[in-house]
Amino acid sequence: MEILKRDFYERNTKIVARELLGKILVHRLPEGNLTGKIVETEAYFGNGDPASHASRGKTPRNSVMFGPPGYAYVYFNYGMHYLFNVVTDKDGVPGATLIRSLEPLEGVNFMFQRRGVKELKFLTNGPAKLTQAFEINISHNGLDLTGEEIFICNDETKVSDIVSAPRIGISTGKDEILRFYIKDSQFVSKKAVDV
DNA sequence: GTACTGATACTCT
DNA sequence: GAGTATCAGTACT
Repeated sequence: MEILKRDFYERNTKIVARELLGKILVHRLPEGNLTGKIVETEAYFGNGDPASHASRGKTPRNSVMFGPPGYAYVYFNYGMHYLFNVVTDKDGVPGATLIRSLEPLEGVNFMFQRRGVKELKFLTNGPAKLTQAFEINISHNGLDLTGEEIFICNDETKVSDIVSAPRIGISTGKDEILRFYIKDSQFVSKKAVDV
């Protein structure tokens, strides 16, 4: 396994979102490592993407999206949930990939403890769930993902079928196909209706 | 099995 | 002061 370098992230958001599928997210904690395979992502741009926080220009909240790639953009919303994004594209170009769901690998017991659910498939099958399970919060906003604490690794296993679908949970900009997930995974938050 | 609703606090207008 | 890239629980079919 190899940690993804900055140049992986420094590409078009849509490409990065698609290629992040099957990669391994790692969070190092004193209690042990938490790891999970990325099975669902969504791409968010800046200009021309009404659903993106960056569409209305740069603000203190979303400034990370405008910065260099390979950093964490953690955003708090709905009064109780954190969402974990990976900043993509070049420095100065707004873009981020929302990690929507993971397949838990290491540290499952810790995640059960954090989440208080009984079934494995409910641990991380949603963007706010995985941040809770992985102990990610606003203090990780702007963290370097090529560093030591939180990072993403390449995995040898091949990704099977990748499905593209409209994004979820937003009120505008639904028409574009910017969500990607692994077809066979049990951990995808919501699958598209049959085409 | 699906559908609806309330909880909650932070950010931008 | 309104809106939000959500979740979990309840009430139905």
